[in-house]
This record gives sequence, C-alpha cells and structure tokens, in this order.
Amino acid sequence: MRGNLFAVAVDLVVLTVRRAELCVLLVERGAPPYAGTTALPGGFVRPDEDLADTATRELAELTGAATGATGHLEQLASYAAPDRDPRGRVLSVGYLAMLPDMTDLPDLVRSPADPDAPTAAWRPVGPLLESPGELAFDHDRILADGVERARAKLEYSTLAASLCPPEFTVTDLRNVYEAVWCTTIDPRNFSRKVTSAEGFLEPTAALVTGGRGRPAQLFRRGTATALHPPMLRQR
Amino acid sequence: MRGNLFAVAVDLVVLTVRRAELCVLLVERGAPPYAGTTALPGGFVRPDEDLADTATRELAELTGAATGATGHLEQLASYAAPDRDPRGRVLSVGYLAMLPDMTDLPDLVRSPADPDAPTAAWRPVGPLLESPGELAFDHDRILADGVERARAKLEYSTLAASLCPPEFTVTDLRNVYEAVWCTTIDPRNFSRKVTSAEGFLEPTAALVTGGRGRPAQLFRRGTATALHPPMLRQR
DNA sequence: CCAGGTTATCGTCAGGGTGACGACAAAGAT
DNA sequence: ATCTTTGTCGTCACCCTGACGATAACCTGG
Repeated sequence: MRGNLFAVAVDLVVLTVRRAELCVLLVERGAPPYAGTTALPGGFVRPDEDLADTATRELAELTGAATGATGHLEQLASYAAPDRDPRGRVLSVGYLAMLPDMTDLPDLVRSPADPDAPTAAWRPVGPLLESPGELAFDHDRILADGVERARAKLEYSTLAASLCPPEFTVTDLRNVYEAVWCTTIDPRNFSRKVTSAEGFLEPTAALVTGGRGRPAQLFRRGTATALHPPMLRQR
Repeated sequence: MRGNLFAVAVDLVVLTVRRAELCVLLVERGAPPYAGTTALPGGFVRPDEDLADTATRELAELTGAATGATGHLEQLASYAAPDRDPRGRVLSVGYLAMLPDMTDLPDLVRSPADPDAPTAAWRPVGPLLESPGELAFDHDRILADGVERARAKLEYSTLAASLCPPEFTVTDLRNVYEAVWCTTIDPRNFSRKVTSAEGFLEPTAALVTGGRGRPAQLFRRGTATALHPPMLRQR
C-alpha cells in the first residue's frame, strides 16, 4: 500500500516590492539537476518538521530571520507531477512569503546562517511571468500561482502592510498595491479607502519629512486582517 | 539529502447540499489505524499519477464517475505534521469536490467500481464542525478548511452552480447559498443579483412546474467562472 | 368555480461605497 | 518670492445593495 514513497520539499515564493517593482527571491542552483539555472529557494522537509517549520527555517536561512514581526508566510499549493524532478518522485509544497522592502540589503543576499548556501538575488517578476522557461523544475508555475495569490489577497485582506516597513505612509502602501497589481490608483480615493477601513492603519504621532512635497502621516499596521468591503482590482 | 521519505495520500472533502443542508461524504475505516471510526475518503498516490489524477480517480470510485460534467474539484492544502499518522510519515493533500445533490442516490453510497471499498455516507457538516473529534487523523481540520474554502468561493465565483443539477431554478441556487452559508437570503435581491450577473445563468426555454406556487424559469450554468462584483456574506 | 395560500419575479426607494475630480495645505526647488 | 511637488480633505454622480411593496401564476380545499 505504501510502497510508493516521495521526497517532500518546500519551495518558497518570497515576494517584496523594490523600486516600485514586485520582485521574487531566486537562487542559482549549484548542484544537479538544473545546475547553473535559477530556481526558487527550497529544501527538503526534515524528519521532525511540519511543513510550516521547514518554510520558516528556510526563510530564516535566506533572509537572516528578519521576518517574523512584519512578514507573512502561508502555504500555496503542492506539486507532484511524476516527471517534475529527474531524480525521482519529489512532491514540492509551495509557500508564499511577503516581506517588507529591505532596501538596506543589496540585490544579492548571502545567507548569514549558511555560508555554503547559494546566493539569493531579487528579480522582478514581470519578465519571469511573461516569458516563462527560465526557472528550474516547474518553478515557473509555482511562481505564477504565488503571484496570483498575492494579487488576489491584496483585494480582501490587509496583507499589503506586510510588504511595507513597520512604519509607512499611505503613499508607501499605495505603491505596494500599484506594484503588485501593475496599475495606477487614484491617491485620494486610495487614501480615503485605507484610512477609513477599520483596523487597517494605526496613526502614529510622527510625520515623515525630507522628501519633496507636503510631509505625510506615518502609520503602523492595524489589528485587522480582513478588508471589508474589499478593494477590487480593475478587470 | 533525500533519506526522509513520505507516503503521499489524497484525502477528499466531497460536499453537496442535501435536504437544505451542506453534507460531506465520509467513510467508515475498516483497517487500522483508526479502524471503526469515520474519516474522509482518500488513498495513496500511485507511481504514475499526479495529485489531480489521484483525486479524480478516487472521486470516480466513490460516486461512480457521475461527476465530470457538473462537478468541481480543486486542491485545498497539504498536511504533514510529523505525528499525524501513527504508521509513519504521511503527507496528505486535501482536495475539495463539490457535486450536485444526487437525491436519487441513497444516503449510503456503495462504490460500483470497487465493492470492497468502504461504504460512504453523506453527513451534515454542521455538527462535525461544531464538535470536532469524531474524524480520524487530522480530518477535522481538513474538513474545516474545505468548508471554509467552499464558503469563500461562493462569494466571488459561480461555483454554487456546481452544487446544482444541470438545470435548476434561481430558488435551487439560492438554497445552495443558504445551506453553505447557514443564512437566509432575500429571494428578490438574490434573483436580481444572479440573473443580472453576466454569464452566471443561461436561460432555458422550459419552466419547471408541479410544485406549489408560480412556475419558475429553468437555467443552465453560464460560461463565467468569476462573479463580479462578488456577493458578500454578512459578517 | 372560486377563495386562499404559495412561490416567482418585477419595481421602488433610500443609503453606502466608489470613481472622477476640484481645492487647498505644506513642504522643497529655483 | 514663486513654482513645483506631494499629501489630504471635499464634492458630486453613479452603481450596487438591502429592505420591502406589488403583482403574476400556479396548487389546494371548500
């Protein structure tokens, strides 16, 4: 009954917004198969781990555990086509992570926990989605599913704040929506929507200054997770 | 690297609406572990199968392949806690199926394809969700996730039609919404919403008669899959 | 055959949310 | 000092929805 066994891996779709673009964290594969090509970061589930444990551990190894507080991590879907890995039967559980733009980190991220780990780099998702084929295994599909999940979740949740630093302005938040959805949003209507949504934003005493134009109010994440009524994308 | 291997199973959350109640298809476990208790139907992935293949095959074995045309099947999530199965490491991929009410079938369904398979029975989900603990493994959680997915999907998709027979009235469709959401909906507003939604319903030439009251128009599923704007549940 | 009950469906109306946009405030730039 | 840029408030029309009246078309029972 159970003679057919699988290796189980967790692959991460780590998204952030850098320079007004939605970006994903990719690694260069060092070992076969697909050596030398880019891929989603991932690894195998250890004997004592649940799936979420593996995802959390790998995310910490990649980014240096800077997530936790502000970031978001959720399961996406599982992929187990018989021929998806030439080594044999491998089931991959996709996880979606959304992190604030850590502009202080360079485009190349070297893991502090594991110096032998492959170097990770942020890449804009647009070209990867439009012309698939660059990523190893079925990672193009996993990436597409992750981006679509993120786009959908911005509609009816307060998750966009996970892509912002701990304190942010309404414009920061709007830039996240515009980058993820590839649209432009009217700043006045957007401000009305997010500031009047109960529990989305918590005002801070401070204003942000230094840029051009009128100083903007700083906000923190509110306690709400759902956004009612939702903010629908244009179709 | 790959010494830690898993058995991979697919467990089905098969939902339908029977007698104005949302019901799930459960089986009596004949073999250990959890012999004698009820559980979600499921089975292991075969060597040449993708996950969706396994789900489709098991659904066909359970219901006699009467699905396909009108039914719906989608992946839910994966569950792999280290101690979720006493036999060892088993990863289970949950699938959600939604079928029309086949009232012609009895509450007990004996598989035509595999007479040795355990007998399946329709059970209302309400008591199972309110007092968990009856189902084997972590199937209470899988069931809860499946029901919540179904409830959410009715909001922004035309999936409720998958729980209706091929031809149905607006009242049939409303009964599905009311059973899944455990609410009551104003018939006039509901009718206005679903008949004006582009591509949700396709009118048929026929009326349905025989019941009490004015005869109702018969509809077929439209081609649309998304429902814009969504029909939001009360909170 | 007709009254009454039941169900389907159309119509009306007020209120909330949103898109489109004007207006002003408050900073830096020249 | 003026211009430009950006943030925020306000206004208005429109659409959708909830609440509900009204009518149509059937069945049932006197």
